[in-house]
Amino acid sequence: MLDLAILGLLHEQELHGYEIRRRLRDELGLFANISFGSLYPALSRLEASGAVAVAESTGPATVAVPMPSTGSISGDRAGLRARRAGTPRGTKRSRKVYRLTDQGRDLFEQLLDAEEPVGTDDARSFGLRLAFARHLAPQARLSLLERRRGQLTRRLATDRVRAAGQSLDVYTRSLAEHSTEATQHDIAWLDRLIESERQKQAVLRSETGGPRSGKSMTAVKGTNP
Amino acid sequence: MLDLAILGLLHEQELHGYEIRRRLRDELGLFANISFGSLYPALSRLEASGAVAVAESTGPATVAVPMPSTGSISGDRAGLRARRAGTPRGTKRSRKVYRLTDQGRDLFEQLLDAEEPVGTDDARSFGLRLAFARHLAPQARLSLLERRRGQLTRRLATDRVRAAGQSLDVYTRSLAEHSTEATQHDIAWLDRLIESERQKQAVLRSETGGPRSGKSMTAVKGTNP
DNA sequence: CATTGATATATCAATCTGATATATCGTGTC
DNA sequence: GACACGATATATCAGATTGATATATCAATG
Repeated sequence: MLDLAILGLLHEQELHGYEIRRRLRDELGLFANISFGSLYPALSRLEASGAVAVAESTGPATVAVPMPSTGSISGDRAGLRARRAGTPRGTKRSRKVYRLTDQGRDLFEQLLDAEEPVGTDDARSFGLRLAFARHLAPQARLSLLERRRGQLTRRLATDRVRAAGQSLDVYTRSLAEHSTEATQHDIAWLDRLIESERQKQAVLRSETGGPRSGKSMTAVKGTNP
Repeated sequence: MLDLAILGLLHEQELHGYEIRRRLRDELGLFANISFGSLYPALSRLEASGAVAVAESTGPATVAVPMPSTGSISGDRAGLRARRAGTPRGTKRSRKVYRLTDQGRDLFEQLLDAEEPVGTDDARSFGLRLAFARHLAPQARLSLLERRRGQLTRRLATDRVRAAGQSLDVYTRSLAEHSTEATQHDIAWLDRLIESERQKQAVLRSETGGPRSGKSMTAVKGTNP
């Protein structure tokens, strides 16, 4: 799951580990505080599998990559030299900037498009996929939304059973009721997204395949900046 | 965190591993599908540390099986077997029923009352504590709710910054907006809980400490069954 | 110029997940 | 009767994640 997040961010531009963490936290809002003990090994794995590659560690074009062996502790010397040599931007300690390879691009699409196993009911997994939904084909995007809706509907059923339980104290009951409401709210949101997607696809079809009778009952709320 | 959940469930009655998992899933709704690879080692740890003890798995005649009348849909299979056959002990794989020790009771209170470190913004941790909030002193209960409210308020601020970001596509923006709404909804819920708690404590004070001017502006919504 | 805080990478033990193995028992089904 | 199947029940493993800690650079503060 973290792999997908990393590949997705690198899809846009080259990034180093620390910056990936920052974006995950500040921009995506997923993985509120992903651990470095998780991030760096993930990057190493992806590098070993050929999905990402180290792209020129921030230096002026003169400095070569320190050494093939990952004894990067001695690499900061090169970073220092690079900075003194007049690098315009604030080059910190020698960064390892990663870029996506063609193989990584394939892996990204494969991971993004894959249906998570049925038992999975993870808001994170969906949120991550939605954040990269623009890279999905319209049909796959719709499938993602509908799959998630199914998950939530199933959860709503069990939530209601739980909230109807008799042996609950005030707090547990309130928790169950609130959970039910939150799930309903999520479903309503998804319904808006799904409707919006259907509208978009109807427009696309009518543009490419000739005018068809599109029953547009609701205004499309989402606006593209 | 799982330790707290286990201890909390055992606080009520003796349980075996499989049943603990079922209750976590079906009754509490937390740990949607806690892994056995997590649960059983946790039970072993707790047993090793003396917080729980094995209470006669398939005891000969005196079977300490939970009452089948109290909503225990399944849970008397072994007991049935034991009663019917008289069970020559040892040959069959049987349940390991755990009970809370005095030491475990102390640990439970300690874990439940402990403030989680400031960086923690975990809905699960709060949900778990709320589910066992009836074991907390009124003041500690109020602290828990207010601490959580603080967490959510802080999150709301970052959520809003994120939603105001300019470089977001439709999907990421929708995600950010929905996240903001969900957090607001959570805060409103907490406010109702907090108000309800304050009412309760005011009533308690007026009952024990003589009649005081209780300005009851809002009706207490939560009702105890 | 010493100290703090942000940037940046790395590693470790403890723990969690998802998968798999093993075994018993009740139920349906042919 | 046999025989598959699903639920109950415990256990273990590889791989991934967390939270902590270590190391180092750099900017700002006093």
